[in-house]
Amino acid sequence: MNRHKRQDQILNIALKVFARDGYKDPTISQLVTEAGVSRGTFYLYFQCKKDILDCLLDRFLGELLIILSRFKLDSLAKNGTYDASLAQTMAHDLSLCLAKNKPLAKLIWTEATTLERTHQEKITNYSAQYFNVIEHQIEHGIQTKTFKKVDATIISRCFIGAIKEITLAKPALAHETTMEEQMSHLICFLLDGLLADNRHKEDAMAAEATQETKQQEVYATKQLAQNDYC
Amino acid sequence: MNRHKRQDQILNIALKVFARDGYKDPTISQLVTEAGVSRGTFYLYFQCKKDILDCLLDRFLGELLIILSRFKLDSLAKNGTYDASLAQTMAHDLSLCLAKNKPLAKLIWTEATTLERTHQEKITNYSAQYFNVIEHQIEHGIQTKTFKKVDATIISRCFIGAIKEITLAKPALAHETTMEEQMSHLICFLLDGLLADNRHKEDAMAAEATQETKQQEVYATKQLAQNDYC
Amino acid sequence: MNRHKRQDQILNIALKVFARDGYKDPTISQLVTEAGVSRGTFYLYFQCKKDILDCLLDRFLGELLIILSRFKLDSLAKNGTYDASLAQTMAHDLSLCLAKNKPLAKLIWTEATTLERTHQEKITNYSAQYFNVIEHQIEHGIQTKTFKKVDATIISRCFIGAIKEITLAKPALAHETTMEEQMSHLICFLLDGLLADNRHKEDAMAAEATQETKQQEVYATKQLAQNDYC
Amino acid sequence: MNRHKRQDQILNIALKVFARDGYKDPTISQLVTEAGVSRGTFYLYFQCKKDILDCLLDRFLGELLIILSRFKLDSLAKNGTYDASLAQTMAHDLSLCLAKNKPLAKLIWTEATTLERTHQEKITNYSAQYFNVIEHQIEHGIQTKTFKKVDATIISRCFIGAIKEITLAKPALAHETTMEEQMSHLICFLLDGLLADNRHKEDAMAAEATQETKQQEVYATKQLAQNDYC
DNA sequence: AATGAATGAGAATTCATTCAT
DNA sequence: TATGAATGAATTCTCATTCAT
Repeated sequence: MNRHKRQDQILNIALKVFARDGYKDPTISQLVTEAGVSRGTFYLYFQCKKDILDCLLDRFLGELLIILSRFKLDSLAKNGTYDASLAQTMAHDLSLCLAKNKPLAKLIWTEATTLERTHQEKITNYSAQYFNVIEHQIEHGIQTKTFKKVDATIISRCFIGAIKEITLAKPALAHETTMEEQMSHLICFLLDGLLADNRHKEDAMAAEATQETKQQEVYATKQLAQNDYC
Repeated sequence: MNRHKRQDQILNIALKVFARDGYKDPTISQLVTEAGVSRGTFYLYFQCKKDILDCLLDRFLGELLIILSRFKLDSLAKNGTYDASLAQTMAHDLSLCLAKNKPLAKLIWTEATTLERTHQEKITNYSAQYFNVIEHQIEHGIQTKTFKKVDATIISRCFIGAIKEITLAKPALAHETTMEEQMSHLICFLLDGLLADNRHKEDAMAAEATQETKQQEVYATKQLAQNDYC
Repeated sequence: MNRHKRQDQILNIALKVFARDGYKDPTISQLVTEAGVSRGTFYLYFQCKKDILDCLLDRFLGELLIILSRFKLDSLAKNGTYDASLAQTMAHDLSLCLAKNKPLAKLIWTEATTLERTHQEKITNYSAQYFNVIEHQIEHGIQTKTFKKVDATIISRCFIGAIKEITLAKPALAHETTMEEQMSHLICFLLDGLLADNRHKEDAMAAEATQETKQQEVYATKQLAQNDYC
Repeated sequence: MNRHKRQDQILNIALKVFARDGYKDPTISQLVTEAGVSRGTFYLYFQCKKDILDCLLDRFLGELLIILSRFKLDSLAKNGTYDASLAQTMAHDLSLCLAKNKPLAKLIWTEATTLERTHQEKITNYSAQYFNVIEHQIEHGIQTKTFKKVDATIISRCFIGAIKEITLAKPALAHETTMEEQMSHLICFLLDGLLADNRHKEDAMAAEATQETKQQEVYATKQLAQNDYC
């Protein structure tokens, strides 16, 4: 078996095991037993345990960033409404990526602080980019008057936080909504919230003076810094 | 030093250490070194490491449930708008509780899967209640036509997910928004999103027929099951 | 409470606990809890754990030696038979002592090697005396032609070993023989065995020549050394 | 070194150490130090300390049972005498087994109560069989009038107790009797005791009436229950 | 390339004993 | 006298990693 295939074999088993038992608990012993190779062989392909997770993370985090970068929340909305079919495409891509990598996503989001420092840094760096991507799109929407005035930092966190929560939710057996449908619903709801004020601009002229003031008062908060908890 | 004070001393140090290094990694040795007592002393007050976290969890999880139960998102909104000062009170209580217990919150939300089964169950039980509380409030708002028709399960997750994300965000030094302000902004944004359609009911009569249909099409998804990932 | 009474109180509880759980396992903690005194108090009356057992051993081992010294196996037998009522008295005394101290006896005989060196030496010294006492009585019986020619060392071990075995036997519920009856039976059996040949001396004259030769051949073994396994 | 040899190496060292210092006291550390392997290596071959003793016990207890089962005390004796050479064969087998396993025998008989429950049960089960084997042989001898009427339970204990005592005796340097010779002497003495009355049946006809009555009076005790102290 | 025996640092936990009150 | 909080040495067991074959 050539070097690359052997490495992949171990990697896939490791993902399966990490998904099932988390990253910290499984021992190298279990890993190699399930992979059907010897301890020694493992160390021929990986320097140490954290090496494996490193490989797996690289696979997933990059993919997710690409999808989020394609979001274009701002150009998705025009004249007080938004392109529902485009929103659904986004939901589709996102769900696909997250469903495929759910074990890893779960591992990253619920075991974050127990990982090695290098893993944490990798995750943190990507996370920062996710937030930035969403944040910039919202900010741009605000500048083009597509979106109402909100704190883009906070609302970007709301987006990401909601996506995480939906992804991690363990569906009960009786439940028949697909993750894609859920994502679609979520994105539409949030987009709708971003648009709201603009949608009825013309008939809301009078009200706006007081309304927007209150809004600004309530919403306007200063720039949020990079979150780096994971 | 009497029994109670010593126990508290160890408990507080443990919280500090867990907050900094997570729950899994720190050893009893580190814990007691920081607390300035001997290893033996630790075992006079706690049966094992998990005992400490048990104590800390009990302190926090109940408090958070009480605050969320007081939310009354539905009765907060009336006639297409909402009571901003009441929203701010909520944001205040929530931030207070979360800010005070931030280390623990972080631990629970980013180390969930590595904790002992008993901890996980405790957290899971509380989490389910958090979702239910919010979900029921949204559902009630929908029934009373205060809120537009959304999938309460999904949007409750959005609420909780966003709150988690805001809580976990590590503020950079340059950032000067308080967590309270951020929570307030978030709650207003989400409430606004929930109200949106009703707000302009009278002038949107005509549009509504098509609009609401679309909304239902996009949003209406089946009941989401209890999430129990943590 | 005066010094002596307090010491006795602890001693009696300790015996109860040792009897139930052995000597090694029970901790000072359990001991003082059951005795209803504090850890500190314990150390006012005993230097350490082994001190207690030392006291208990002194009580028992001496008593047993006195009883065995009174045995007079040799003078008990005369003219080819033995004084059954005297044998029964012996059995009575022995049973009384052993029954009273059964927990301690059990502890000594089934936990001997796990005790401290000082305990072991104490027990060994007494054991040696037990053997000597019996051995000398048998030897004297042989010299006075009361007993047949046997290896006194070996047969003394047989006596002691049998007594131990009977003492340690855990009586089942259905069993109704008292330890005294058992001891009596045992002593009579062994005495009978020691007498046997002499009993029928006159009518066995002819047979004896060959018989005794065989006996000597088979039985006669050299002096057994002190056994000191406990 | 291959798996089996290494395991044997540790096992043999453990037996040596247990023989010298008992089972409870020696730590895994001492064990592995004497075996010249690391602590970790120990745990490659045994799950825990008790595993070793388990292995050793299995080796010994079964062997001893086989030897005792071969005893046939009853058929060994005929017409008021017994087959001395056969008795010597028994003594030989028994001594061989006990001498070889003396350390283990000592451990079992003087540390019984401090062993793990599983060990105790194993030993108890075998012990019960030892007693039964001897008891049945004696009972059969009584039924065939080969032996006089004794309480087979008590006398079986006497046999076993005596054998234990002989085995455990630590020979002093000056002593030159082999364990085999001692066992032989013991067995002959006890057999002789069991036969006694029958041997001179013909010339003791008259005396027998009173004699046997006394005997029954003195000896006859009710059935002894299984002893299970070890 | 592959193996798996060996390692040993490091973790949790126990408990006899001390000592300030 | 009496207390009981505090100690820390000692023990068992785990597991990532190495290395001779």
